Amino acid sequence: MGRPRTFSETEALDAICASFWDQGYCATSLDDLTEATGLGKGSLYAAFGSKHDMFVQGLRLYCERMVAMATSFLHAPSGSALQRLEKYVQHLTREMQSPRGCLLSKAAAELGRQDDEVNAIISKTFEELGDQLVAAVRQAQREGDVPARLDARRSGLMLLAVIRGMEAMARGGTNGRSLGMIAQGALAPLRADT
Amino acid sequence: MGRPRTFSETEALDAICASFWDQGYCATSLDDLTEATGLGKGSLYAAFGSKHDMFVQGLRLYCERMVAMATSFLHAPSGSALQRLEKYVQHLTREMQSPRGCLLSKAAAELGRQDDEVNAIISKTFEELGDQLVAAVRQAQREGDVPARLDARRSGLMLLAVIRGMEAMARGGTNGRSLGMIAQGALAPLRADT
DNA sequence: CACGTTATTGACTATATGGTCCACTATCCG
DNA sequence: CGGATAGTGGACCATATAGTCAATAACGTG
Repeated sequence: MGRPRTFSETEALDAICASFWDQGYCATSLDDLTEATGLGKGSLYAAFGSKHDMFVQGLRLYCERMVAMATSFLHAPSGSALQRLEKYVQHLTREMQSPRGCLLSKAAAELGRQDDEVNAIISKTFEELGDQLVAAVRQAQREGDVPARLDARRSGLMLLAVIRGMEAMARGGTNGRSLGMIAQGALAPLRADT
Repeated sequence: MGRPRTFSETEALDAICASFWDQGYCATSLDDLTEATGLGKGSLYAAFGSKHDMFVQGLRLYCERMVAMATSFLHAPSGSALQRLEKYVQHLTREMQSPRGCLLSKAAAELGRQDDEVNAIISKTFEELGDQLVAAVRQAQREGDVPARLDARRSGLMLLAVIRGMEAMARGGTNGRSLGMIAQGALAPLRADT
């Protein structure tokens, strides 16, 4: 009943997400968002609520995709768990060198600790990513590729920290070679001896 | 000649830096800065230039202190190089759990890649911190506490990545225990076997 | 003391901002 | 077809913003 939407909500959210991703929360104005989506302010507000709501929904979408990407790599049908882990880290290393960086990190830096809603999303995403990495390490241990004496939780969380740290360094201008070296340094203890 | 300053430039810059640190660049208004410093807009502009200039100068101050802190830990007169490294990591782990987080990370997230001036500061700081860590690992190798087969550069850069990653995770709500675990995971390969 | 010089202050400006509102429009259903 | 319902877009609003400026105040010097 009534007039139907003339736009796809997900497409609009994509555009919103991209704007925040490029410029950050505060630096993105409503006019930027109307331009990016091609919608009027009224439509935006009717569909998504306030600017803050738009950000939260965009961030949520982004984080869901991020976690889904981790799953798709770490649960891929081919290769050993260790190989999948390596592929995943390689992929992230490549991706984080794009000028956009990672919206999750940017959101955490700009609004973390100050905004409960944003904080909840970030915290949940970190947890999910961490869990997946820990599970991958554990699986690789079962497959005998990673020494059993390593604490899987410790190794998995450390991998997450290295990945997030590489992202931060990439945004600071650290070159691809150094990033690759760091990735190797993080994976080396897993492959090592025995 | 002429009327002298009624305020200390460094003190004012400290207050400016603290404001940006708490709220980020964009979210800090000039009124926030006048309130934080107790100065009028005219005085601020006369002393520091534009809002952007104030940020750059505040960030520069912050980064210099950050590097100086690294030096003071890593070149402390007592203990072995490895012990100093451990103390330094411990200290950072504690510090990053404060609600403020780290201005360097925040600046990198909010303005990195978009702002040449800011980028230069960030990039230089990362480089200096990395160099210090690499040198510390190397020294620990010379002292026989870290296996010589490890690539010092790789290990040092990885330490930097872990530290930056822990900071990002701390801002996302990761608890102190997990952070400690990560720190241990990063240091373990250094202490290890032989 | 008086002058030149510099610092300080806050009123002022032009603009940009997030958000609201409403006239208008397109669709569905009876 | 016609009314009820929901979507659209842009004019509009109050406010906040970065930045300017001129009047005033405090110093050193001759």
